Amino acid sequence: MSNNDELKKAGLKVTLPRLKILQILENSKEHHLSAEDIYRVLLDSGEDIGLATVYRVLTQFEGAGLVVRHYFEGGQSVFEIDHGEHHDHLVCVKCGRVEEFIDQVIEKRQQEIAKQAGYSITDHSLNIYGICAKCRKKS
Amino acid sequence: MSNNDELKKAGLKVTLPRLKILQILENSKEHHLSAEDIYRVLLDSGEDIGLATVYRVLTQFEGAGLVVRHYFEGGQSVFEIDHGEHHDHLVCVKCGRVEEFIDQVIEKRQQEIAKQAGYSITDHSLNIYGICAKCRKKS
DNA sequence: ACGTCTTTTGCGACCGAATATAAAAATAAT
DNA sequence: ATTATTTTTATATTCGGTCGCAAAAGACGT
Repeated sequence: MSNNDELKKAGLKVTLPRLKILQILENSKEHHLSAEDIYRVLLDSGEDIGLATVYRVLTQFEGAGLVVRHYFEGGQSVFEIDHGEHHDHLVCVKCGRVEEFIDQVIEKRQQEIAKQAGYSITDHSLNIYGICAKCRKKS
Repeated sequence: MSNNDELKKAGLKVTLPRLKILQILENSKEHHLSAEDIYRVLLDSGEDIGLATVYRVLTQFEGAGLVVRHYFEGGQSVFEIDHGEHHDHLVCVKCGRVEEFIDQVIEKRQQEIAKQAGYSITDHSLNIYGICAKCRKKS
């Protein structure tokens, strides 16, 4: 499916900023980008798109389920394409590298814990912060 | 141990703002307070302490291990007295209520996952967001 | 208790992330 | 193509949090 159709299906009009941003999210080597990251890429590639637009579009994408937003420690939110499967994150506090993982044991325990406490889950986030192998070697 | 000694042990001079803030954190019914929450309590009880001081003190407390800081979704950080035992959180997205829990199975899995990925853990946070029983009944 | 020296405070200015607003531009419907 | 509607832009503003600095408070030797 083309990005064009992707947007239409999500009930969003096809506009240049939206296409560009979707494209960046899809093609970026790094899967987790902040709004400012995306903004910089746009500027670098000659597009003249405002930061406010980037934020607005990302929020729309989030609402439409195209994108997932993560609130990591220390400042900005980070966005990634929603491929459907939920996952958790390992974040390197030195270099900012992000790795994804999923663990069925943990997922199941979370369900049980919420149920037991009488909560109906809307969301959950597990982030492990640490120093990755590469960064540890350097220092 | 008195709050007075608590501060000294942490290597912090005993000053009125620090004592007051520690006291608020200890006596508050709600265990998780934002800097602004604390600031408001101070103002309400007639103390004339600046917001910047509250932030500074909380950051010092965090450094001294007296207090733990949590970055929940949607805005402000939240602080609570560090009783030594790490725990995770259940957060009600409707009323803001926070409950603590700890699950050894999950803790252990996290260690294993980080190890396997070559990370040395500095921190980790698991937050389950949902709607608590009370809020669900209301709506 | 006194003056001295160091630390801490309070205040306002400032910063980065994110949002609101109003005018201009692009898109869709006819 | 023309019009109506949505979207983008640019700018100002909010919000959480930090910084710099002069003034105040605490610690300490005498």
